[in-house]
Amino acid sequence: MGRLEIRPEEHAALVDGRPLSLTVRELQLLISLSQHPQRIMTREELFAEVWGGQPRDDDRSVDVYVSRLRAKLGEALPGRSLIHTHNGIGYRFSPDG
Amino acid sequence: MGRLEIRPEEHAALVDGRPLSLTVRELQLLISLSQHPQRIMTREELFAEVWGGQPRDDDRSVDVYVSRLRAKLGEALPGRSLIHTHNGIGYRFSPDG
DNA sequence: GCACCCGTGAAGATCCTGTGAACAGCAGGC
DNA sequence: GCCTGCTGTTCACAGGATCTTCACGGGTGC
Repeated sequence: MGRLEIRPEEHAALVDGRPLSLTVRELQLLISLSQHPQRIMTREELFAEVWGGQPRDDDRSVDVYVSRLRAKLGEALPGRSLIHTHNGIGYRFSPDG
Repeated sequence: MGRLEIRPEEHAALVDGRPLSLTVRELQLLISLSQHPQRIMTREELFAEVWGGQPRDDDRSVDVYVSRLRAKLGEALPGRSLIHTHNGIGYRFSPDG
């Protein structure tokens, strides 16, 4: 119960077997984050993995997509916060909330 | 158990594998201190490494951040005092409490 | 006791993040 | 072609977190 499963090869993320309806970018971001659990990833790293290249100085894409991801994950897994903010650095994915 | 690990490249300080939630400055200071274990570092040295440049004559930033660091380390590692004050000089980091 | 030094709470300034909204591009259906 | 719905990108503002500085009280050494 309350279990998140990510299957990059199938372009799918499942919660209790039911697929989340994520957009391509959202899924890419979730995959990137989840492939480095407990590791703090900078915006630059995430941007490079999801968008490719490096972000503009004032780019907020990563933040916007983290926000959207959290919204969808929060709906499917209420009470758990999987993505943690590290102020001034980036984000960290923690499988166990 | 009770083991502190510092990974500058990952912007992280871990206690028993779990990341401490340090701010950027706190982490920088901890890194600076820990990179010279058992060595007494003056406020000027620490300030130069963390803030860059040299402090005003009456600057207390280093003290304030040492205090905050101690508070967070003390929470994660009760009973151990890793940062020692050397009166009139500065601070010293001692990995083994 | 005195002079100096240090620990630390608090306040304001500053910086960073969360997120709604606007807009553009694209694909499909008619 | 035109409309519709979805996605991606960017902007803007509000709220939150951090940084800096001050100020007071306690500590230290003479």
